[in-house]
Amino acid sequence: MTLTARPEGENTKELILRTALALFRGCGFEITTMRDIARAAKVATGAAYYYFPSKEAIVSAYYDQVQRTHAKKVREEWKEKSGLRERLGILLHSKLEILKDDRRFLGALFRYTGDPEHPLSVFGKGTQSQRAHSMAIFREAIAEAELSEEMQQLLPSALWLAHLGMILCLIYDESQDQQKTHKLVDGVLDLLAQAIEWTNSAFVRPFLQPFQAKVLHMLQDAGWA
Amino acid sequence: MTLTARPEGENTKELILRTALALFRGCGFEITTMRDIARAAKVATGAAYYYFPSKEAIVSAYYDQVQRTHAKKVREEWKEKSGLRERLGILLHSKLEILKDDRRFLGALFRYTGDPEHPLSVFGKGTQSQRAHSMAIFREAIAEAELSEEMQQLLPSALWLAHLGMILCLIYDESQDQQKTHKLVDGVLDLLAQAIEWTNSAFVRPFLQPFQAKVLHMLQDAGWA
DNA sequence: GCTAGCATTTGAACATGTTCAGTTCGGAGG
DNA sequence: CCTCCGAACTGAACATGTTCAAATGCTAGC
Repeated sequence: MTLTARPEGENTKELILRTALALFRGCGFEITTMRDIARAAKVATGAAYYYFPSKEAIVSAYYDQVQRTHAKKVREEWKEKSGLRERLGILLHSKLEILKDDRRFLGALFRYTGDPEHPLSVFGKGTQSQRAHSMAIFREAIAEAELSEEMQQLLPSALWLAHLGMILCLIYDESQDQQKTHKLVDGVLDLLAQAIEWTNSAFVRPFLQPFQAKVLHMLQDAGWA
Repeated sequence: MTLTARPEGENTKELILRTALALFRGCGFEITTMRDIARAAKVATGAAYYYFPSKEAIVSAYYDQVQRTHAKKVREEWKEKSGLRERLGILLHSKLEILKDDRRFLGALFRYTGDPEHPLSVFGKGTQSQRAHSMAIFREAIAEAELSEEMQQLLPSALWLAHLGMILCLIYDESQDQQKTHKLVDGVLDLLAQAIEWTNSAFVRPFLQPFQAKVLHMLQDAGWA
C-alpha cells in the first residue's frame, strides 16, 4: 500500500500544459477555453483540473518552468562575468528573450495582484517560494559586487520588483522585437550602476549613506526587508 | 423626437451602484454575485448590465466617484498650503482616508493590469482619461514648487505610478488603521523632499542634473513622458 | 493470477458573468 | 387623447470556469 505517483500522470500533465500554452500563444489567454484545451489534448475537461487548480495555474506552472530554465541559462552565461552591471544585463535580457513569444498570456500572472488572499497573487502568501527563488538569482547577481550593507539588503527585493515592472512593460510593448523594453532595461541598469558608483565614492557617500539608511529603515518598518 | 435620458435612469444606476458597493464592502468582491446585487436592489440581473458593462465596471465607476470627491476635498484642504511636501501629504493621506473602508473590493481595479486590450486595464487606452485626471491633481500639487524642468516633466507620472503602488500597499496592509501605509507615504515624501532639495542646491545639482536628464530622455524614448 | 486500493480520468452538473430578444412605459408629436 | 419611439427593464438562455460522484485501470501485496 504505497502512494505511487504513476509516470503517465506526469506525461498527461505535461501534455495538458504544452497544449494549453500552444493555444494561449495562438489565440490568447481569454479566448482559449478549458474545453478547448481538453479537446486539443484529447482528455476530459476534468483532467485539466486534476493537474491544475485553475486556468491561471497553468500559466503559473509555465512561469515556474521559465524560472528554472532562466536560472540555468543565466548561471551558464554568468561564468567568468563578474561585473554587476553586466551580470544584471544578462539576467534581465535573457529573461526578456525567454518570455518574448508569450506576451499574449503572460498577463494572466498579474490577474490576482489586487487580491491578497488569492493563492496566485504575485504578492501573496501562496507565491512566497516563487518570489524567494526569483530574488535568490538577483542576490547571486550582485553577490560579488562591492555594496553597502543597505544596498545588499535592498537590491534583491528592489530588483525583483523592478523586474516585475519590466515584464509588465514587455506585455505592453508593441515595438519591433520589444526593443523598447530592452532599451529601458539598459537605461535603468546604467543609472543603477552610476548610483552604486556614487555610493562607493568617498566623496558622495557621506550624503547618500543616511539616505540609504532611511530607505532601509522605512522598508524594514513596513516589513519589506 | 428627442433622445430623452429619463431621470429615473440615473436613480436606478445610483441605486445599483450603492447596493453593489454595500455588498462588496460586506462580503467582498468575489463572493458577491451579480444576482445578489440585482436582488438586493430589486431589479433584474440584466438591469445592472444596462448601466455597467461588467462587474468590475461597477468598481471602476466607484473609483471615478472617489476621484471626484478626492479632488474636491484636496483642493479645499490645499487652500493656503503651498509647500510641496505638505500638499502631497494632504493629497495622499486624504486618498487613503477615502479608500480605507473599501479595501475588500479595491483590488478589482487591478484585475486587468496584465491585459493591454482590456477597457479597464489600469495602463490601457480605455482608462486614459481617468489617468489624465489623476495626474492633473499631482501636477497641481507641485505646480508652485521650484523644480527643474526634468522634475516638472517626470513627477506627475512618477507620483501617479507611486500612488498606484500606495493603493496596492493599502490593500495588503493589515496593520491597525493602515498606519503602515500612512507611515510609508510620509517616509517616501520625506525622501522625495530631500531629493528635490538636493536638485535645487547649487552644490549637488551639477551631479544630479545629468542623471535627471538621462532619466527623462529614457522615459521619453519609451513614450512615457 | 487475484484483489484491494488508490492514481487517474470521465463527463455531466453547477455557479456565475454576460447577452439578448422581448416587454413595459413615459413623454414628445400630432 | 392617441400613437409611437426609444429609454428602461425583464428574465431566460448562453458561455465558460469549476466541482464532483462515478468509472477505469495500474500496481503493490499476496
